[in-house]
Amino acid sequence: MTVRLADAGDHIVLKPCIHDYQVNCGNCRLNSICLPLALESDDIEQLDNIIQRSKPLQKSQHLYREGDEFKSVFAVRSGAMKAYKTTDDGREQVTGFYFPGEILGMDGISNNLHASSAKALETAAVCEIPFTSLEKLSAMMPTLQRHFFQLMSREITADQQLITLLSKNSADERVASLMLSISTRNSKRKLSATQFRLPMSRVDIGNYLGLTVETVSRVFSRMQKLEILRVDNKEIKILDVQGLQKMANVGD
Amino acid sequence: MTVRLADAGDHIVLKPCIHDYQVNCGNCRLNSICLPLALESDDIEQLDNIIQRSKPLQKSQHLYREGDEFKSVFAVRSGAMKAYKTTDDGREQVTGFYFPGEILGMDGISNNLHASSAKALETAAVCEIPFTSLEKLSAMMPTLQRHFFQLMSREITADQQLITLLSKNSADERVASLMLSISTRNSKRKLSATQFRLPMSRVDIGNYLGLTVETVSRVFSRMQKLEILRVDNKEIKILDVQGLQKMANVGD
DNA sequence: CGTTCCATTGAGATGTGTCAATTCAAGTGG
DNA sequence: CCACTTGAATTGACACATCTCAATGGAACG
Repeated sequence: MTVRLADAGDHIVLKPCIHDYQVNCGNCRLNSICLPLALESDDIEQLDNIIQRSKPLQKSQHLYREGDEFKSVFAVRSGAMKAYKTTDDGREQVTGFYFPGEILGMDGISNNLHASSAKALETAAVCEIPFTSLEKLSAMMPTLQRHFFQLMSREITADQQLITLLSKNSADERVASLMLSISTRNSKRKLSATQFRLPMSRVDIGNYLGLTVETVSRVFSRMQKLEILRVDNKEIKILDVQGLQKMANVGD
Repeated sequence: MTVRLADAGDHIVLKPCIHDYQVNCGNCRLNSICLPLALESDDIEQLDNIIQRSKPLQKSQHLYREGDEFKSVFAVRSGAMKAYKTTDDGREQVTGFYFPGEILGMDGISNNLHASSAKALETAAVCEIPFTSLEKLSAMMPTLQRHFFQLMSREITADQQLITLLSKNSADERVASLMLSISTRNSKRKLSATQFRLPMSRVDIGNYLGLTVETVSRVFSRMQKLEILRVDNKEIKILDVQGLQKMANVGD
């Protein structure tokens, strides 16, 4: 088991964070999203014991890379992450954006290798959940096992949603859907559903949605002209939720 | 627990099959794909006890429908299935094809409702694996728990592969990739990697790949003209594997 | 205050969708 | 056995949404 050294200054070793003494799953304000378990406080403590927190990642630092040995899944604590795969001809495909409370890295379980890379879109803190510990704990705690099955299943349905979006929907519909998705996820975290700052670039949005930057930009312009939303660079304000839903053309 | 009645002759009740007395996981020739477990024979027996087999589904019969209560996942024993979602405006999106040895239905775990529908593409037999039993058994058998996590993770990576395909690749590349995928999966089942019969229609292929029927048809014609494969309706013969890989433009 | 990166906007090119006609295969009933 | 029907697949002509290429504008940062 070798220790991985910093790789071109851009792949970090997670070190324990010595500041956040009080942070634990019991008092984390995200635990209703991350691990909405009807856990006995005793159980929470056990879960808490296996979770490792570390100092934050800087923007564009990698949490893991495609092909890395899979050891843990991660929960976003603050900031935002993107997951992406690199195709054989060197292009990227963004497979997901992850906001506080959301879990990433589950695609690595099948081969014990990470199937995608994960990168911080802005300064971000994560909780590392070592998978072997999680497995052992799951075998002992039925609710945790169930919960983790559900998390993975949710990742599957989210991917299928994206598949449908890419396969069937126009550029307008895709961008509108993403805005609605971010809005919904924001409100789950008790943040504004109508006003937020996009942590990702237009390139990332286009890449995720199977569009070019130019098209994304044009869609935003169109939406602005229709007074559906106000765009100021990464700052988004939804002016007409119904109009946005209509544009997305999905009941989601 | 109500018994579901046949629904317009097209939704069946799975009844125990009284013919295949000898069929069990231990002697199933697919068990290297379906459940490649280093299980003690005792363990296999336990698993076998929870699995229910039933009489085959006829072509176009549903195994489950989007919104149905989720109770089980299913392993294809023979034939082929497709999974699909219906969008809000009534269109279909095929999310996957499933061949013998492959597992479907895992997207229902997150909400206890099936997130997609599953339909037989041809006469097909399945093994039903009740999920609560599977959960209990998993908690007792670490290898089974691990295996099921891996199965779900594999479903995630497969979906991500499709996302990339839809987002980045041309019609030629998409169809070529699908042909290669089927070829690979066939050879895992010790069937011919170069000659097979497609169980799905052109419509299904197009739908799955985000293309119209006409485009799929044109791609097949093009491939035939380039002598990459020979197409006779649903009968496919791959003449030039390398050419096909080159056309797919993926190292998969 | 330049440099660099990111975002916007325009004009033209192109791959795939749309519409329509034709062929082919499979099944049905006289 | 032959019409007849029905659904699937193929092929062609044209339209259009999005991509590509190129220029410009604006924000962030040293």
